Amino acid sequence: MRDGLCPACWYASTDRPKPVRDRYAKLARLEDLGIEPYAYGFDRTHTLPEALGAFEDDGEDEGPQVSVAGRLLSYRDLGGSAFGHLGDRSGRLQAYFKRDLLAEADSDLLDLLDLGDWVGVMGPLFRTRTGEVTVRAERLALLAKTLRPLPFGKEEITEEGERVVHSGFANPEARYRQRYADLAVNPEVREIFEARAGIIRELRRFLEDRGFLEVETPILQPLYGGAFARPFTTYHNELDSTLYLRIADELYLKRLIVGSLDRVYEIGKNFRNEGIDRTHSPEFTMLELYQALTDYEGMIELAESMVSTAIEKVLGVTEREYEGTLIRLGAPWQRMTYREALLEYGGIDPLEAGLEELRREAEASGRSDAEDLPREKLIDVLFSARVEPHLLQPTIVYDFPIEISPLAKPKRGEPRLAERFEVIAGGSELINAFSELNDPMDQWDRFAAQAHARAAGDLEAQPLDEDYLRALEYGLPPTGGLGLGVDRLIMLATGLGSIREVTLFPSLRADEGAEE
RNA sequence: GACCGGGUAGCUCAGUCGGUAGAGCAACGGACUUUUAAUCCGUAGGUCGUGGGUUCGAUCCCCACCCCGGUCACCA
Repeated sequence: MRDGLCPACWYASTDRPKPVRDRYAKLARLEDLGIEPYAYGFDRTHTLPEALGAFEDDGEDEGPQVSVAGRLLSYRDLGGSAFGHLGDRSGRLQAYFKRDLLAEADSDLLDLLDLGDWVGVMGPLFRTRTGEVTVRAERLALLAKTLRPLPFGKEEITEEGERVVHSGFANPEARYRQRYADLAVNPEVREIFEARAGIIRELRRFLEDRGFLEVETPILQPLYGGAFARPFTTYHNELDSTLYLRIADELYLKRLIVGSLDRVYEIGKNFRNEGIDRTHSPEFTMLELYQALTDYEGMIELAESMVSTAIEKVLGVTEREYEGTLIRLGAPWQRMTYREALLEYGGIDPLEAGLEELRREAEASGRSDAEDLPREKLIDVLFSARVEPHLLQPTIVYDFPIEISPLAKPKRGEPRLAERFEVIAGGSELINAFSELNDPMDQWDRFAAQAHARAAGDLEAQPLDEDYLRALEYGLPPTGGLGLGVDRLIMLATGLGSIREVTLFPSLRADEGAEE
């Protein structure tokens, strides 16, 4: 550990890797030259892409004077001169360093630069013999010295114009644990998160345009609800009480509809204390929205429109190859009932199948505890195992069994079903929506059924929320509600098959004692 | 949680039928004033994930554990 009495023992320790020690040695040489390795700022006139754009091909050899900054991504020393590339958030620009043109101090600094260093370069733009727009350095500034080598690969632009990186930074564990290095070195990773931000921005814009109010509801909750999942549990010392990290926003947002905030949405993290895999993260981003005076049909229209609009605005298209299939996210999406889906892909009729048949089928699908599961759970298991993996194109599966939809209104004319739909895309659930149950007595009965299931050992059954029932007694207007898994939407939009790739700092086990 | 694969230099990897390890890139020294995977010459760099065991000897074989990836289970 870091010893406060002897920090030098840490940062200059002789058992650190040689490339690190070399760079610390350069600090001393910089000090001899009177060069401050960590600047306070820099007056930039152009970002790197702006500088590229500022060079006009008007036959003149020389473009405008610019002042640019970035990381040194590459360096080719030719003795009396050198070429290198600077990189910033969204681009790169070549710099040409000619000793004759530099002051002695800047020339000395050039000798002490390393890949990864943040530098500022001032000078005119010009076009090299090979045609690349380049800044000719007249002055050079060190903005931040890199003391640890960034894992740059070597970049090659093939004759076809393809960008190929040799020996890059590819180890997934290292990339996730050191996302800062991943982002610094892999521009395509930065693009993922630019796209992510863009899509979330467009989702917000869409909802704002439709009159939705963005709200924030509690993450620390005395009772959890709104989904079937096991929660994280924590404790508030002063209140002397157990609190749960929310598994969904639902019950709070619907309280707001009761409060006459008739269109609300929230984008935020939910937390579920369950397994981690390609499509599941213990903390993930959810968009939930509720709109008064509409129902699940209204939510279908909204979902199709919102998703295709946001994706189209950010990507320019609504299609993306995902796991080897071209996924078309543009509206309209195909529709089938829950029953049709189970019949077609699972060979099961959820309304007619007997308990024994369902148990047999669930066991055949690898569920070892089928003997202990109630009918509705078996059906749900079979839906997940047999239907979802087949639904690659966005598919609206509607009219769910009422037993697994405790917060949804019964379907008009068919009380065994709920007015609920899910959108399955890329083989996993993207959206869940329903006509919100607004009958307080019915809701009480549904909570009671959940309590029963809980008593029977179902850890995911929802606890009874008396305050929520009180709110319903004040009157929840007819309401449509929808939840969208934002991370999964980003996965589909970027074509990346792992939720970790679209999460800046994905959940990983603590890696204690693994320094260096 | 189960099974499979992996963990070797800063990065990407190879390798040792058991005799304490190599390459490319990065680094360091040198040459080169329009290069772009620059090139050329040279040098250095490793507790082979951790802990045990077997053995004269283990990075390699065995056991346990840790971490990552994949598949399954779990996850409306």
